[in-house]
Amino acid sequence: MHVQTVAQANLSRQLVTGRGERSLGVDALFGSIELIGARMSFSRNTEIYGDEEPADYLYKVASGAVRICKVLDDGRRQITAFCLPGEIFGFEVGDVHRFAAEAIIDSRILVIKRSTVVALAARNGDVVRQLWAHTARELQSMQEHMLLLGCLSARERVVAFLRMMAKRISGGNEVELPMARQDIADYLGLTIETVSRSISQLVNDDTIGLPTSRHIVLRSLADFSQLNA
Amino acid sequence: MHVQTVAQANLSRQLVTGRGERSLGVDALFGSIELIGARMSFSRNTEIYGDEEPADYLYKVASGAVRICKVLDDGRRQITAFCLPGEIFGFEVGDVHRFAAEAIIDSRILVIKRSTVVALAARNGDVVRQLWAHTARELQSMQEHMLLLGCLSARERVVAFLRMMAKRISGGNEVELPMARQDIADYLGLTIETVSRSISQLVNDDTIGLPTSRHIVLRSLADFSQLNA
DNA sequence: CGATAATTTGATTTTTCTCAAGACGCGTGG
DNA sequence: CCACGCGTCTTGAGAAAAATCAAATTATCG
Repeated sequence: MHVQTVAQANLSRQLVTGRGERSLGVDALFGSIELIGARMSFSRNTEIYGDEEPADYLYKVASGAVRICKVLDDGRRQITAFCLPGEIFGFEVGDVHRFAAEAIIDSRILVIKRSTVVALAARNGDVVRQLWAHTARELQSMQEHMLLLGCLSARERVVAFLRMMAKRISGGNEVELPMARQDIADYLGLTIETVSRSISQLVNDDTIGLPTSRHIVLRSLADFSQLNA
Repeated sequence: MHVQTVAQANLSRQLVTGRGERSLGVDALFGSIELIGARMSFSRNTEIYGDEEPADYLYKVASGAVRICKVLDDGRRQITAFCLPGEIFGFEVGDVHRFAAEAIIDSRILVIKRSTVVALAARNGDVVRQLWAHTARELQSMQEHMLLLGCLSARERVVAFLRMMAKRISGGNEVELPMARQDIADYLGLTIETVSRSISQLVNDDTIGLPTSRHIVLRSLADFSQLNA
């Protein structure tokens, strides 16, 4: 797992914020990052920000995919979330990132200064409410994830994961996964081998099809556990 | 695990809210629930609210302890949080509870109407900010918990848990745990036997002392993993 | 085409779960 | 005061799940 240093990414952080802070209405923040944010590109496996770094920006995925993760001293890694196009990440209530963000594949990311958001929030209650609602949605998905990590077997986790990704990426029952098996493993609290074996087993069961290793076709929806909401 | 029905609890929900909504300053909400909330008692293993129930109230633990949990169809249970005296729970951004809350031991709970909070928030930006900050803290502790569930061995989980409880309950290295082994197991994503064995092993290692089964004395702080922040 | 990374598969070990039984603690009623 | 019952906790033995170690296969990219 080669994650390049943050240095070169920071180099290109020539942010253009400062304009557009004046008149943002109800859809204030999140719909408007496109307008006021700087566009940045991150190639595969580069760090967008690191754990413990100051949280000076708010990010939105324009294209690509991002993992939010933390690595323990001994190398064990937990991925707490995947961020897909249209999704926001990197906003902390404190001023330091508690997890790192890395591009899974080449990604275009919109970046807006945290100070802009804070200033906006100070004057506009709707912005605060939107930020809060966003935090609440994150909380909910963390709770779902905890259910998965605490209660489900390996096979159940993989099924829940594939189903979730299909829903989020394509809305149907066919997906092209952007992430590697290792990422899936670290998201599900399993090893890469266990993930691979679970997938193989699902293919044998004809629960899923696997035209290529990243392309999943969900076959028997019946086989899907309760984490489906 | 006998959790009594919510019916009898609801019976006594003669809430007295409606007053006190006028003039709440910066410390608006959370410091003032004592003043405007109704006091209720819940005995051991009674439900405070159920999963999927309308979220009409906000709660604060006056004394006792509460578990926030969800039970899957097949009986597997995940406890996502323990709430101790002084802590707030039960506030959802949507209008339905996504988890249940149950008293672990006899508890006194302060209850305030959600509508009161919402009305307050509509007029007072600080209240929104406080609610948001609270949600953000919850999010953070869920993320910590996910790290635990996804990365740590049984022994490490138990150690992290005991350390956390000692810190939260007594601040020192001696605690009287309010919850049973089964609750600990469901919080840590382990079985009761594995929790018990891990604790026995810690006692043998002299990492902890165990005067009684609920009374924990932390001995070798060195043995504590990185989830210590 | 060859090198490198990603994925799969196999054999084995370790961890955790499961099933079962015993020990302990505690309140109640004799 | 003691015996009993009940819930909780601990311990043991065996089974199952997942991890680990190792290697083979398949994809990807210059």
